[in-house]
Amino acid sequence: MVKVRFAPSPTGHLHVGGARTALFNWLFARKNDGKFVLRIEDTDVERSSKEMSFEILNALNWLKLDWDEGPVYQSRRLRIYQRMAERLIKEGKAYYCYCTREDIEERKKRAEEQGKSWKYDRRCLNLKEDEIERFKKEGRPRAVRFIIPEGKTEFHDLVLGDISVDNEEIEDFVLLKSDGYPTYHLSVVVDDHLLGITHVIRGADHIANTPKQILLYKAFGWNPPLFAHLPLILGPDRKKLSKRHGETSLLAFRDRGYLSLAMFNFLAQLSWSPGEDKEFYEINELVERFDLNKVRHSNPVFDFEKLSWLNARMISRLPVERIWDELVPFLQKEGILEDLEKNMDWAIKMLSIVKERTRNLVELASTARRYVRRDFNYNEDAIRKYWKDGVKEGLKRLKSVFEKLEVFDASTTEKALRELAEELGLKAARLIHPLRIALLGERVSPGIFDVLEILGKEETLARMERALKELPDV
RNA sequence: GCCCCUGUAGUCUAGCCAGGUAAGGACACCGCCCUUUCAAGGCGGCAGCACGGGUUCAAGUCCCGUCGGGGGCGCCA
Repeated sequence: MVKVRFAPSPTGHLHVGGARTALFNWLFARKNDGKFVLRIEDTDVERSSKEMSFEILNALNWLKLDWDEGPVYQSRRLRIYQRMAERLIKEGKAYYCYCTREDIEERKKRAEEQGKSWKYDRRCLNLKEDEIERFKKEGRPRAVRFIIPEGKTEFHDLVLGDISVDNEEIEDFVLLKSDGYPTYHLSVVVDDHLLGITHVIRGADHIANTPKQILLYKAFGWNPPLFAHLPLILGPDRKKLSKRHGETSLLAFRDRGYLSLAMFNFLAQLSWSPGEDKEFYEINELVERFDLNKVRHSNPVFDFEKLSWLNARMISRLPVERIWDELVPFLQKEGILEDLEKNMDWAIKMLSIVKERTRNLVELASTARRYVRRDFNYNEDAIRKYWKDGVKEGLKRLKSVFEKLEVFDASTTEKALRELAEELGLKAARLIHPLRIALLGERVSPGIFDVLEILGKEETLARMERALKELPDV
């Protein structure tokens, strides 16, 4: 059975690159009826934190990536790694290294000054008995290094194809740090093996690590899993996407009003395409179509514009019911959640027309506020443009026409307004624009007659009254 | 510097593995239509196979080189 994992390190927020890796693993697992395991790689005591672990789980939940096993915390499995390292030492496949960072730094510097490329010089592999005894007596801290055998290491990457590296290029890397914690290479190999991981799907920044890990699998006598490396996401300047390109943590996108499904679609379609002329899919449609084989090899640029467009289109097309849960926090922030909950039928009607022209949930909530509360400010730009040429007179007439209407909906108000315009010898627009300002304080809105129907007669008249009172005579 | 990966418009991509009909779609941009505004929508436009060799009747597709881009070279993961 297929079993994959996502193994973030809780040293920072889950950024979009990590999220994309998690997403591809999840898609692959679901597509193949496999298992998706979550493992927290918290073996860097200095930089890992409980809060970040929690936040990463949160972020995955928001994207709707559920896991079947875990979270497995590596910090609780230290003894396992230590035992495995000891085993390699006993078998002569690894050795203790007493070199300090300073020693190595110096030797490395010297080598580089001579124009030689540096690789750990195996000093501690060739230590004499008495030297070892002396170090032991001194209680000198020691790490464990892996002996890289001679030869060539090759593997077939499910995305990139055959990759081959000469072992000459690889140094005797550290397995166990002198503080007893495993390095990434040890823990990742041990855990992937023990958890029965069949496919390792991760970022291309791990390509160079793969041969090291394969060598470790061989040393242990284990079968390596299959590997698939995903192209790295770049910023608009073609550099690896990072904070320099703005806030790139996944949850920051949520907080800026992006729909989880929009983010899901966008990330799924970076480096991969279902191959149809279609921009957005339901999650199950992506699962059905997913194919590691069709993942591109080159690095994609994260296009904020396109994501924003996708988000806007999705908000517009999805029914209010499907975005409601995600919208709630934003409505709360605007202080209008309770008002809306008191009259959900109305809220749904209102949001349905408002959401068609908002790009994100922040905007949707703040625009919605104008429909709920009458205390908005009038947009100065709008006033400058449309509040002129005796608008007040026209609006007063319109108000008294509206007052007489018994049925107050889009079609009756439209008929009434157009008739009045004709009577006054004006273009309907001459009434519509000022009316929009009076009702919402903005120069743009959904169709004005839909707005009238949503607001209703009483509220419409009250807003017209306020505008006539507060806006200048012109 | 060394090693590895990679290259279809400004961007995301289809086509490449199994060579063959004007390189298809989307974002952005421009124009027109619709229209009460702004979006959306419809129609149209701009723009691409990095370059150079080779194989072949035929190359975006296969091979080699150059150049460009990215990643790695930690007792980080």
